[in-house]
Amino acid sequence: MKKIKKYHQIQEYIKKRIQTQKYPPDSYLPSENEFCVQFGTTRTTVRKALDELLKEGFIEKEHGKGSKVLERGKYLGLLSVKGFSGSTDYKVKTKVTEEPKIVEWDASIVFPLSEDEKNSQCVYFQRVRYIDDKPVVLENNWYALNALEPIKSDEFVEGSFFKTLSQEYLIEIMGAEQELRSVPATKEIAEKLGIAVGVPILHISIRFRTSRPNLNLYGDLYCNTTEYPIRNSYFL
Amino acid sequence: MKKIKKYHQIQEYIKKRIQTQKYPPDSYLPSENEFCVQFGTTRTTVRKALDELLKEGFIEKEHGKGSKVLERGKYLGLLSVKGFSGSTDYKVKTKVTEEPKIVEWDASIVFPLSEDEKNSQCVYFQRVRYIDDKPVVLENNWYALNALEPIKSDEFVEGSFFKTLSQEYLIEIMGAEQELRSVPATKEIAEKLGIAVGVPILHISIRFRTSRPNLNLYGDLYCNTTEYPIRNSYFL
DNA sequence: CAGTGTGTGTTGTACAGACAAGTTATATAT
DNA sequence: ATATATAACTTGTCTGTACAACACACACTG
Repeated sequence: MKKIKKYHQIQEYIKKRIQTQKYPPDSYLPSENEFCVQFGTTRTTVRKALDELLKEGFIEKEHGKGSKVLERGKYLGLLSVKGFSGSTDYKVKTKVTEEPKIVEWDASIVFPLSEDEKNSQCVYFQRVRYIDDKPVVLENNWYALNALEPIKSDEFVEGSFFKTLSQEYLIEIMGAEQELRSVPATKEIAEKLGIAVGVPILHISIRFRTSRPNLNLYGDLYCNTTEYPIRNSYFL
Repeated sequence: MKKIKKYHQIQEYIKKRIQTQKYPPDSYLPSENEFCVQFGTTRTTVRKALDELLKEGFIEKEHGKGSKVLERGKYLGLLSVKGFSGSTDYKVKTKVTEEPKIVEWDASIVFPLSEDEKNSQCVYFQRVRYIDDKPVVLENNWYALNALEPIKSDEFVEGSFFKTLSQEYLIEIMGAEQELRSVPATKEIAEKLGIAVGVPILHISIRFRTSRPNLNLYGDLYCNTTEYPIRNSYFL
């Protein structure tokens, strides 16, 4: 029997409504006092819930106005191509070059797999990201089949895998580890990115931790940074 | 006339004592109730102060035990060479190859300078970082002279520039922006890192934001990632 | 018409108190 | 001597209240 915390209930309630777009991005949440009435509690508790959502990056607070829903992912400190995600500077497209399919784990994954993962098969898919119609990033993705079913690429919400996880499965990214290397382009990479063999390529290996236990997302990215550098920022 | 917030006073008081090692790493802070007595306030206010320090990464809380002082920097999400900072996996050394000196701003800085910075000269120094006695990272650093005096490298606390800023000047890193590129080694880089010209190098341009207004630290890092990849992790 | 208050609603800070829950050392019982 | 209970102390959750600071719309005033 676990103790249920009131602020946590409120937090999860609001989070779910944000994830399912009942509280859409850029809209304002009901006021703290309204939540007090709705949940029969005091502002202290409601504020604690909102504070957690603030830390998780779901909302931002504006003194005297209210709590505004944020598009998530922007403030995650994720590596992103300069001008990526939401910006209108560049025209970004994503093409799935290998449909999600069930395979064995790839030896190229640099992170140690858990026992659960090793005992499972894995789902793999490959994408190429284009900026201004030029291929810039080649991306391999894996995750354990026993933690999440295969998702067909035509089911991706707005073409995005992460948005699908959040909105359809209520799975959020909790953090990540990355390894970065500078490597010469192999023949396969050179072909898919339309460059010469040997050109310096930024190789990023990522493990995303998610809010679903046992579900890690593994990524292997090959970025042509000659025209578009990779950006990353984070703040306390 | 600005309003002074009680929790902010307490927060700054504790922060200062952590920075100056009056509360050393791994020790426990006085209990919340002791702070209440000391500052003539209630736990609500003290907890608010501790909460801020928690968010800033100065302390961690342990239910039933107390608040423990953390070594800062570890959980900042900074890019670091695999095994860097505190780990004993590798023997890491830093050599200052160019003593801090006053120069004009370098054109290679990719971030736009503020007016204050443009109107100031800048302090420049160069370091090379070694792992197992092999040069791995070449690092150029700049900051505006009118925001911080030049610091001689032999005054660095434990050889670290950031530790010096924190402990001697009470300046903390508040965040950073980075741009990553994969580039071929130029002649200068190849010489200083003891590699061949043309080898793929990870080029990282960083702007650190600090707690001191107008003070940004600019860095230009050239990393040989063939043996030691760069690591980065962050969590919510 | 432009500028100024003013009222209402919002979030921010702070007070005072109560009990729950985790940690640790000490005293007690076996 | 070894468990076990207890007490003291810690942080965590929650209630209830009050006022300050900020945003904004609206009426008022010049």
